Amino acid sequence: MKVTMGDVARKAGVSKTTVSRILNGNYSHTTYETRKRVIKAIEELDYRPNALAKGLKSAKTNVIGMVLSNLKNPFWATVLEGVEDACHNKGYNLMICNTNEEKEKEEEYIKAFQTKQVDGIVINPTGQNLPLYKSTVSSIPTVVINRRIPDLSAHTVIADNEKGAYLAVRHLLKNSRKNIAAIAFQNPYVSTWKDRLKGYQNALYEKGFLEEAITILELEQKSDSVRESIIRFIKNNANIDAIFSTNNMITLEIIGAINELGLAIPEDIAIIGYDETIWSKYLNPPLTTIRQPGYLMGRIAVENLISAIDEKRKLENYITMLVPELIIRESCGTKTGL
Amino acid sequence: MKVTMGDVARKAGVSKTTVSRILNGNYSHTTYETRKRVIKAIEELDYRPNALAKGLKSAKTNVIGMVLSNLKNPFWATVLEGVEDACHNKGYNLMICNTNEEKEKEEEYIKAFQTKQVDGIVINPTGQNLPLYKSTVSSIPTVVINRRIPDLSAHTVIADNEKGAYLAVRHLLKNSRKNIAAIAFQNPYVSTWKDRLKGYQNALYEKGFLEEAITILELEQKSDSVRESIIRFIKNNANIDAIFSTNNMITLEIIGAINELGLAIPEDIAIIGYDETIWSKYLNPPLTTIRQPGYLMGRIAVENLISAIDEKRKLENYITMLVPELIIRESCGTKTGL
DNA sequence: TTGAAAGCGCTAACAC
DNA sequence: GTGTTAGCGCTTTCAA
Repeated sequence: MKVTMGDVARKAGVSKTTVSRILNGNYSHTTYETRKRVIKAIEELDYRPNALAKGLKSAKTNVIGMVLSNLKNPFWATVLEGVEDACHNKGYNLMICNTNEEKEKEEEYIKAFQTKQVDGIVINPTGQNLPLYKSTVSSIPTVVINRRIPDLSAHTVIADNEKGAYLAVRHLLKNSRKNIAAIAFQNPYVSTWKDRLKGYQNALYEKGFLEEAITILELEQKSDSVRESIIRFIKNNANIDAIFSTNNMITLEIIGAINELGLAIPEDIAIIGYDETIWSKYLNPPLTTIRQPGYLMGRIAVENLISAIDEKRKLENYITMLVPELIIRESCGTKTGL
Repeated sequence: MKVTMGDVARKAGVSKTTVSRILNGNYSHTTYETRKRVIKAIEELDYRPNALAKGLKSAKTNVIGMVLSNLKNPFWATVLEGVEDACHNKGYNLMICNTNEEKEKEEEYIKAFQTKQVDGIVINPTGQNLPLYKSTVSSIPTVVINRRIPDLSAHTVIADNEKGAYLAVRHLLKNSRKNIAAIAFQNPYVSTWKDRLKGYQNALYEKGFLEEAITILELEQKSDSVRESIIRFIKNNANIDAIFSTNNMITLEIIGAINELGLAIPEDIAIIGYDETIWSKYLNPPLTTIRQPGYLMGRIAVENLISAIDEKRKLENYITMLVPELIIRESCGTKTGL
């Protein structure tokens, strides 16, 4: 039925050892002649090595596991592309899973990855499994991505959210906006939105605004009354002339809300989005955004991970901060703001 | 170092067999007392079974491999979600790869999946590896997704592209459009866009249009002059009053082109998009589209696949056609078209 | 330069 | 009910 290394060896008239050596490029101990014979046998039998057996014996699978939290957000498709490309370039395969921000699922998945003997893990953590993160990081090469986990020592690759938000709000200020609100999905376990709100505040304070100027709407991610909340928020803060959106899903709802209210962008309210997307420039008006280097984030995370694995060294405990970028279009008024 | 089944057995004072049985829910041959002892030992040692060893022995890995062709298109994120959910529900893990429509990559990936002993494969084929598809389908449970491959007998799950296009064009006709063009990414190996163009023609012929009415622009996917081609096309066919876009990436470019030309949607040119996306309803004007059930496509494909695997039966050779749906918004004129 | 043999961690006859 | 034992397909030490 299945052709194994033994079959190849028999056909080529050599031992399994020799086949194994040739398969693994261990040419130093092998004659050109036998090499040729073995390769011919492999081709004729269309032999495919069994990675399970190899992995079992060598304690190496060449697969990386990635735990994602939200496949719906196109940002993750970009990250995933970077991850996949990097895996491919390094000769690794990729296993993925989607926690959907659920603690139990995340736990289940991490354990499954360990069971499956993945060589390394890339994780966008829900933030809800600190003890498990700790034991994982210490037992298997792991890089944390996109979110900082307090009290966890781990190799981490994130974007500079504080900086990105600062860039965004400064742009709004340069465009003479005086009453800038911020809207975020609230999630107690996650650092990104908090960092972005911090950047928002930094920019305001720097320009001499006082605490009263801070106007923040925190939304429940799972709520289905996002639109209404935003509308109410805008009505209750009638002096708002700009909104800093911390998330690309929220941005769409904000635009919807502003349209529903019959207000004009940017004349009545300027809006700046977090996360550049493929559709940003086709919105009306074209959306000014902060671009995060998602592809790069995925690629760097995996490259660092695999280097460590291949070189059998531990991942250093530091944070790589990728820099976000302001993309100016028309949703904040003048194009010459910066 | 690593704790194995032997360690658990020793700690619980039983044999590996007993541990194995309990681990696999084979309770019939086991006493409540020993069961308790074993489970305690497992927990105390934080034992994780080695899936490689299990898989090697039992010739079953509980992993599904998915080969995608384009992570950039958000449609695939949706499909992937369905695939991932279904895998999780059935207790399988998921490996993914991205061919980027490249023949060589696809070949490499399929072979890697076989090497890794995946239990089944879900594939959106590039269409360029027919012999390999045939041998794959016959040697490992496989379901083809989204594209029909001529001359390949395989369990296939697709959306009814002809029907979707027909729905789209009929909607345009009901809205009194007389000169309807279609724009597609041309790809000789792929069925989807051809089926959609067929539906486009069907709708026109049905209403008595003649061959001269068929106005099609075929674009190169990899080209970076998409926008200019569209603009030229519209200029050269000045009487066009509606465009049927067969792809969500093209749709954005069409909108850009129309804006650049200073024309109005839908007054000058109506436009209908293929593939509903999260942003469709936020475009200006909100985009009328054909929605494909991507999540369902992924879920059904995996459910059928895993049922066959679990029940050890062959996948039947038939096509499941999912029905697309017209979503009426404002880019084709009146809301009451249908 | 090549091969024999042990063993990776698990499962499943078969025996008790 | 529980244990003994023989592999699954590969890698690798050691000997020839």
